[in-house]
Amino acid sequence: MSVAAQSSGLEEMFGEQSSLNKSNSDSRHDILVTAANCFRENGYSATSIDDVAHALKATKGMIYHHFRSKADLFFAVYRMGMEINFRATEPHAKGDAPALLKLARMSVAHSIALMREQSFQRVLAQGVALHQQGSTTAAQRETLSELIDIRNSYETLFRKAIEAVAEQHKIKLGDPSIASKSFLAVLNSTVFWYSPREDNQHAEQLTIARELVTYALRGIGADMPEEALTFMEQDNDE
Amino acid sequence: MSVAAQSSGLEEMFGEQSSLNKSNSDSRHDILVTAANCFRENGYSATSIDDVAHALKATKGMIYHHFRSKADLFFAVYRMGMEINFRATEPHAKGDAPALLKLARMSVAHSIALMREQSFQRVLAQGVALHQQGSTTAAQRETLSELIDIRNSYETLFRKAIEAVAEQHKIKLGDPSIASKSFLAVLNSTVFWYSPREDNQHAEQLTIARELVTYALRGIGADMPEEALTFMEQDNDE
DNA sequence: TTGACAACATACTCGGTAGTATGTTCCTCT
DNA sequence: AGAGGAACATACTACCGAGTATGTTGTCAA
Repeated sequence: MSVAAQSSGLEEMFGEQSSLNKSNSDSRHDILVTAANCFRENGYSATSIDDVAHALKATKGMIYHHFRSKADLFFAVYRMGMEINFRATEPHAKGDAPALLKLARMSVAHSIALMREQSFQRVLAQGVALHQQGSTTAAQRETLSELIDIRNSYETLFRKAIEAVAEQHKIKLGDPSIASKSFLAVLNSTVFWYSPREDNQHAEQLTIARELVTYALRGIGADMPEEALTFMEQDNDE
Repeated sequence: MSVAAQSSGLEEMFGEQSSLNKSNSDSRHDILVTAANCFRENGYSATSIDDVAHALKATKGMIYHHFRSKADLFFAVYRMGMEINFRATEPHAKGDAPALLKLARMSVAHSIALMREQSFQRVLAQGVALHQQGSTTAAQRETLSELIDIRNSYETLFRKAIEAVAEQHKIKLGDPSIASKSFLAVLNSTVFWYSPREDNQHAEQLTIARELVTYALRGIGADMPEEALTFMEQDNDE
């Protein structure tokens, strides 16, 4: 991981034991990954705890040992999804690159993280849906609101970047809120139609990301800076 | 309804007794509307037939008298959602207006229909999700595939229009498939964040539609033709 | 008048599921 | 060594919800 610990406020947001930190508790992490897949494939309420347990070749008791309730498990998966996004995007938002290049890099990173971690991203969408419904208990409702806040602050990251570009390039945006929502809608659209092919995933994902970001940027009246793609080459995990 | 019966292939697609045809069976129509709301608020699997019945101030038996199963009900709602979209959009696709104006009008009409009939549109999104999962029986799977086909043919309507614009205005699209997916993603994004205000819905919706279509068109490198908005003024139901 | 059928309402079955209560195993610390 | 607890597995409860079976009411036709 190239952009490791630069103390960027992520710890405050997600707590000491990051979900990405596999060291402390392997099985908790395994549950999260498996649950994310189940939620993606069947949706929250159509997924039973037993389903997750079975996919893990474990039992219900094991899951309830790590999570208080099904909702709790869902929230944890949601958190991890958001954390993935932040870790991918935030470093680019903090650099001192020109506004347009910054936005483009954020977008590419976001787009690729989205395709790499499909399961978690789909859970995020369900989280919003769950929030619009009524979640049962008061505590759950509070937790959900907190999660939505995290999501909103993520969107704000993009909106700020977009407005910076608009200002610097003297573009008028109409309603900046709608512009940024459209912008993210384009980047997020892969959730609905992309599924990874075996062949050359990384190359394919880069191509798609390039197209999407080009489109999204043109939507706000800016042109894709080609340097935005060069940074992606080094950090391949596994 | 200004663009009534011009025999545009809709009858073949949705059968003789259109879901929009309230004459024959009022209660069936009522069920569809209520079910759409329930599905929107709680999602498919979290909505029970009893929920729908209760919202209708009727009983479970009444619903099962009109629909064989919960899945059947869902499919019917889905169909009606698609029909709403087709009826709103297809007339504009058939005119002999210039390509860009045609696309713009289709987009505005689609966008506004989306905001007016929120409940049904959210069901459409769930339909795609359900399709990606495994639906239980073979018959259901077949029906779902058929519905997805309808949806695809709707998307094709837009893709054709987009490609026509690209050709006529000598725009190069990169991957046309991704471009049209992004295009629709922008138009459809309201599903996730728009909820109607009491005040002046129609004006508000027009404003939003205008912003969205402007963004979407710029994404493919085209400019919003202002005449595209003028047609919307007459046909206000109720 | 009656009988047949549509349009529901009521009452019930039965499988699935969240959550709990209670083992069992193993590891660690003293 | 053994006491205690973490990390599970097993067994059970209680409820909910889809689907069904059967009752009731109105209506229309012969």
